[in-house]
Amino acid sequence: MKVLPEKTVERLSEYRRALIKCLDSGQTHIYSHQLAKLLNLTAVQVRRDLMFIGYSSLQRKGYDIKALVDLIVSILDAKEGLNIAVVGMGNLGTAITSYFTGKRSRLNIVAVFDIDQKTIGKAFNGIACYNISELKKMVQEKNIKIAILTVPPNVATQTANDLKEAGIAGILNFTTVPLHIGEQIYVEDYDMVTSIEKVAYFVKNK
Amino acid sequence: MKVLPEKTVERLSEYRRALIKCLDSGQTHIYSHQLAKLLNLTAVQVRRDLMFIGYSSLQRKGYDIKALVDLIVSILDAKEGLNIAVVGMGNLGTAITSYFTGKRSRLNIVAVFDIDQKTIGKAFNGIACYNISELKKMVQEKNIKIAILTVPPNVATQTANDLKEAGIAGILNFTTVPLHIGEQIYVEDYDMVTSIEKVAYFVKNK
DNA sequence: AATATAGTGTTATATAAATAACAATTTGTT
DNA sequence: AACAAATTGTTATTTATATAACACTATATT
Ligand SMILES: NC(=O)c1ccc[n+]([C@@H]2O[C@H](COP(=O)([O-])OP(=O)(O)OC[C@H]3O[C@@H](n4cnc5c(N)ncnc54)[C@H](O)[C@@H]3O)[C@@H](O)[C@H]2O)c1
Ligand SMILES: NC(=O)c1ccc[n+]([C@@H]2O[C@H](COP(=O)([O-])OP(=O)(O)OC[C@H]3O[C@@H](n4cnc5c(N)ncnc54)[C@H](O)[C@@H]3O)[C@@H](O)[C@H]2O)c1
Repeated sequence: MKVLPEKTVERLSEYRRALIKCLDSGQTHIYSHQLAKLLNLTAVQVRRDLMFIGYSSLQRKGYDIKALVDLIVSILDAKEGLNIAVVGMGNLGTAITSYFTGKRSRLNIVAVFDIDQKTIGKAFNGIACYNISELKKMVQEKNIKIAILTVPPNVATQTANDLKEAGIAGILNFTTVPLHIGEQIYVEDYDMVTSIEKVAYFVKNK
Repeated sequence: MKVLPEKTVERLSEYRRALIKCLDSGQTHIYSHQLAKLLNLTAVQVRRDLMFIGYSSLQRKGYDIKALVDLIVSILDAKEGLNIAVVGMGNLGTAITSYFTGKRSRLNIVAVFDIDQKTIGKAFNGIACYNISELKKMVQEKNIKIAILTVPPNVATQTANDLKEAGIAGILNFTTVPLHIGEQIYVEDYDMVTSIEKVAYFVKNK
């Protein structure tokens, strides 16, 4: 299958979560307009996304939720699962780690890193915190593919380079520092300051 | 001025931050291609954004940083500043509150809310935590316009309705629950699970 | 069995956003 | 003064994304 549009990938993730909820409540089939309503979308948008992934119901009984979830799983998840590290165990890194662990999922946080001696060696929800100097070694040892970057801004660039050097393939960057790191690594930035300033702007102008 | 494209608003926020850094280091002028490089953009993109906000240099000495920052400030910030509340002082709410306070900015967190008696009454970086039952009263009293929503998923919908009822104009929603709340309120969703799943997908497929 | 209805998959169109193209203007150089 | 180089503002084009239009089919209804 061709690589999917970004926005479709995002919605697939949301579809899956919503569909699993439906499954849990005993529902077995769902119409496009029902799924759309759950996520504040239009039915056309849903059908178009499902077209992209080649899912088809054929009966007019709606989509088979179980089958659709399985298909989305096969598209989004890597077969063997993907190992993740959180780098920088301050307020945000800790919050994220505690949120993601315990969720059954093919995305596993398997190590966290810091530079502070008071933090190194501690366990976060059962996950060991390593010295950042051991990054490369641990990335290879534990086959870590993705990093969540939550270090202070002044070390963000250096740390990103270290991640690249260590063989990381994707970064979710929470620092407000733009990373100049080349094309090989997939970087997704989330800038909370920008987010809130955007809300402020549209609140002001609507 | 007409309302700006979303993406331009986002970049303006990023321009401002980068430009302030430049100012702090003594730089007074900047070329479009320099600013672009700082943020991994193209020079054209920068010039186009500046066109939207009607900024013009005319000399070929680059843009006057100070003047440009002032213009962006006048566009993004409300004159009197905008008051913000964080609702749900768990791991994430606490991290966000501690991050945003102490920053000089026209966006001020002026109150935080929770339902847990152990949390209510505490101060978070000097900001009092109120009982969620006092939401409406405090929103009006402190003229709060924006809420950052970090409550557990199961109460997200109800809390969003309460925020609407209380007169909030914009919500930055960190829960993974889609809010069906109508057009009057500007809602910006950030879904961390989707973000990481997206990184995973593109790592897998590139 | 004919007809209507509701839901689907797909093609066509519209909107949003990014990129490219280019004329105009300042500065520097000969 | 004439020219070249660099940088800008704006219009034109391309690409990405969302919306609309519509033909098709399973089911239900008469
Ligand atoms: N907390 C938020 O809500 C928030 C919001 C927006 C942006 N951010 C950004 O996210 C990042 C983290 O924010 P935070 O509030 O958790 O900060 P924090 O200061 O609480 O945490 C940073 C952590 O990184 C560790 N660290 C420092 N240098 C390191 C290195 N070289 N290698 C590994 N670890 C190192 C520190 O010891 C600390 O534990 C910052 O860049 C911040 O700008 C945070
Ligand atoms: N922590 C993360 O990194 C992360 C990541 C993705 C999504 N989220 C979402 O963000 C939200 C907060 O996450 P968290 O990890 O901080 O959770 P948390 O459980 O640590 O915090 C939730 C807080 O909300 C409070 N609360 C409960 N009901 C309330 C109510 N009715 N009114 C006001 N406050 C109430 C609780 O007392 C608690 O302090 C959740 O919806 C979660 O799904 C968090």
